[in-house]
Amino acid sequence: MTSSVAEQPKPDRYEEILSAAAECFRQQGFAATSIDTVARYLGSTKGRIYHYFPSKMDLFNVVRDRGMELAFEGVMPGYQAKTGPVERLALMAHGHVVTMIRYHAFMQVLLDGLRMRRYGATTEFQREALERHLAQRNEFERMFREVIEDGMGAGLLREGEVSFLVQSLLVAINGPVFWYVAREGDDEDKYTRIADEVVGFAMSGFGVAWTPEMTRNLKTETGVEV
Amino acid sequence: MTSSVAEQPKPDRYEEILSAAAECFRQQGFAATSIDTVARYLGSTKGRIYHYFPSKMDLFNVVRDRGMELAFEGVMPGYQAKTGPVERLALMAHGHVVTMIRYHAFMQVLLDGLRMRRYGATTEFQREALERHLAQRNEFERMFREVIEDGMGAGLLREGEVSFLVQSLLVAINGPVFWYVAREGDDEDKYTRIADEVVGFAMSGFGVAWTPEMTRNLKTETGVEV
DNA sequence: TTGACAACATACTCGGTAGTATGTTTGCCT
DNA sequence: AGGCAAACATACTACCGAGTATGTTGTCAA
Repeated sequence: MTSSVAEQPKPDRYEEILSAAAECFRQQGFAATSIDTVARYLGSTKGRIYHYFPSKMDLFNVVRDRGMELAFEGVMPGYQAKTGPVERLALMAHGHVVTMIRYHAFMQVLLDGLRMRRYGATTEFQREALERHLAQRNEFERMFREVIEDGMGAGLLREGEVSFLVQSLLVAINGPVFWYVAREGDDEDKYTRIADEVVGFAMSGFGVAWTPEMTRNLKTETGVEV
Repeated sequence: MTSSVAEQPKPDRYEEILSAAAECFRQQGFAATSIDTVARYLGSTKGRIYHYFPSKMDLFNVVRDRGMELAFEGVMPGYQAKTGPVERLALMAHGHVVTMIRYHAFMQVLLDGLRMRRYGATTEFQREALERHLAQRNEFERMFREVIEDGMGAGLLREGEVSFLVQSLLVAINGPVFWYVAREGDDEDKYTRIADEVVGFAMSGFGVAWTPEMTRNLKTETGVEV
């Protein structure tokens, strides 16, 4: 290693740019955001950004990739928990809502990007990235669908047209991305309380009465950390 | 009147352009859609569009205005129905879902536009339009909140943090705009079935078991047409 | 001390786009 | 028949923004 102080003045430009881009894309959308916009946000010029990212599209894709990673990290603990389908569903939903709020910018950009499917992706590279994201989105949906079908099969969840119910659940737990606005003093505790409320609504939508305490107990039992 | 055939070749260019714009804005978003794009979609040139609309922003605003009108039309019958809060809520939700699917393009553009609040609206005209839309959105939310609070006060709806519950309900019934994709042969009947399912989920989220038949009966009783 | 390279900033190119200015056609009125 | 205006199309301008080419500075290694 070079020196102990050498690690301090290295603010990881790459991550810095990534976060700035996520915030700009979130505020104005992909098309309306110029590279210069992101540069201004950083207090720098285009040179810096193009030094780390080959193109605007590439930068966008990396933001979305990061968003996808975070989304999966949010639901995985619940998905892999060794309990019943109802409990797993609640844990997955709760983890997802917290993720949506905590990584607000990345998640909003991610959802925005998924709606770009109709956008005529010109180059084959773009198309490849698009296909990959859609495949991951489908896998994400599949995980929820699987747990929900398990629950219905066991008679624990309200019956209904599964495809529509899955979508309704997903938009509900994606919801905070659309309506949550960061307030001064909002901390992880606040995130949890919002998640409790949203999960309560979503689980109730499946005919299950679910309380915040049940989430809390489950987390200590199964060792799932937020 | 001039002649009987004279009404045939007057396809109401204004409405034609409006629908085309809604569809283009929906597919690519406001920023990524050029006036030439809309013109190509119409099989014409910019000349036509600028003959009817002074600017791109104005065209966008008219699309959003129309979307707002349709949204209010969708929920008003339920809101004004002379029944209990639970029934009114169900009718409002049902009407809204059907509206979201039926006027898919307009509604998606509307929701997109509402997220542009952070976008630095340059001219005072734009800002005025923006404020107007936000006010209408708030009024829309208020109507739902009012009915929900009525229902909770009467002990008919599950208790909870109202603000979060309202938002959760709204994203759920807005949901189809995000996940519904038009299929060959989808008709009003299909719309109704989707709405039944979504409303079932949403009402269940408030702890109310709600069936499609209840919606059907209510509509004949109160004379609410779809 | 002198390359050499990372890490940018600056200056430029070039295609796309909003908006405008100016034809051109087609009824319609008189 | 001739004028006029609606309803466009065409041609043009001015600017913005993605990407590139080139300049500048600091740092480290030999």
